[in-house]
Amino acid sequence: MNVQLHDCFGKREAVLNSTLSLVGKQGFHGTPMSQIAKNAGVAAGTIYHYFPSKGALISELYVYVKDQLAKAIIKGDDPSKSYKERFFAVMVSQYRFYIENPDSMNFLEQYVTSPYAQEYANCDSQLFVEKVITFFKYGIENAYFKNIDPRLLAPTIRGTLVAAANFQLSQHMLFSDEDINEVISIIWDGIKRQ
Amino acid sequence: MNVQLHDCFGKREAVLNSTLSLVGKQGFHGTPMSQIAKNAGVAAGTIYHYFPSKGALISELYVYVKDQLAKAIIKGDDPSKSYKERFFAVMVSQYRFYIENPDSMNFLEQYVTSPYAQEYANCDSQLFVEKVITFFKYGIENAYFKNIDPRLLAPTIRGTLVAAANFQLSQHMLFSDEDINEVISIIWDGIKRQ
DNA sequence: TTGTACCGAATGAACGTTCAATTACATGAT
DNA sequence: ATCATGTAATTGAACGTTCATTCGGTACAA
Repeated sequence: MNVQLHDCFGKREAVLNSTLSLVGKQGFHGTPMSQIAKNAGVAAGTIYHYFPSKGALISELYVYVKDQLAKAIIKGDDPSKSYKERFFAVMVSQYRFYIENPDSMNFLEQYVTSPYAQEYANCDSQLFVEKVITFFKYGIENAYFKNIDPRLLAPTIRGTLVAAANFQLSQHMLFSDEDINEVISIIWDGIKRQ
Repeated sequence: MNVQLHDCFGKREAVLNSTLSLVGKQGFHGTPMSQIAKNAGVAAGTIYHYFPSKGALISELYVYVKDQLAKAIIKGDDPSKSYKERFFAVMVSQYRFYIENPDSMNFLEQYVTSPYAQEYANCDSQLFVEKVITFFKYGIENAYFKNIDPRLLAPTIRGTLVAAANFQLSQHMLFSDEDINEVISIIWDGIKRQ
């Protein structure tokens, strides 16, 4: 009896995580299926037992990663606090997620700028849309923010956080809580109703 | 005698522009050299007369596009105006460039999030660094901006402008000058010294 | 026996790159 | 003007490799 079979994460998740770590470093097309398989400890054919094609694997991974991001964001949210405090907490959670999961960040960044994003445009994490987008919509409707289309708000925020996280990671430096707050202030000061 | 030969731009630029328009839509690896050649009206082998490899072609294109962006930005700058006015003018120029050259925007976005960017990290447009980066450094040193590392400032600004340009392009809508000013205000309010 | 999970060699298409051959053109001699 | 010569530009078929995907087979559980 093979121990691998009792791996509590299963081969499906092994493939997803293998893809995430390789694509994050090498890009979609720099990452062959054979390498994904080897890195996951499965045979090439096994991938096709779980995913119909490479494209489908990538777009399923997108939802998978976005789900994890949504969970990380929600975990830090306390609805009893003020909206501004909640906003800062949500941003800190997102920033932390990027720092702790640079492969996830790189993957998401590559995905949204790639042709995959258009091809599978209707696929997104339900959790993310329901919880996170709703949170920002609330901020707009209740006049905490300038009157910006939320579809514009989301990539703007992501852009700044990703820029900061990339900067921290590439410089191998540690941002203090104060530094992180300063970055989030850039976002907040930019979008809050003046 | 072939009329093509008298194309005042020459085949080298034809290859660059062909690559730009195809990679902007299909991504690096979705764009084979054969297609670049056909689209440029040259033979496959001709590309290798001007560029040693596909990777070198891509990274030369990056400098080429960044140069054009720098020129577009500089053209709208009037050093006799106030710094805030200059900042808004520079941002409007950059925004207009993205709207008028969506392929260039898509290409730049893909490039910075791709492994090419690391491989050819030392290559950038001299014009861009000298003129544009210098302009922002001046803003920081003279306390118009919060005290942010310029390496953090540049991607933050780009992120917001690209998000807005993408939004306008994908919705096939026209932003009024007022709308554009509002987007730039998000940036300005975020980074200006309060 | 039937079905599910898994394997990995085989397949065929697609790709980046090369190269021998051809053309275009500038230069200088006649 | 005409021709000879050398160099640069251009071609596209051919090459070798790599890749996503397929498929016949094994192992085990129900």
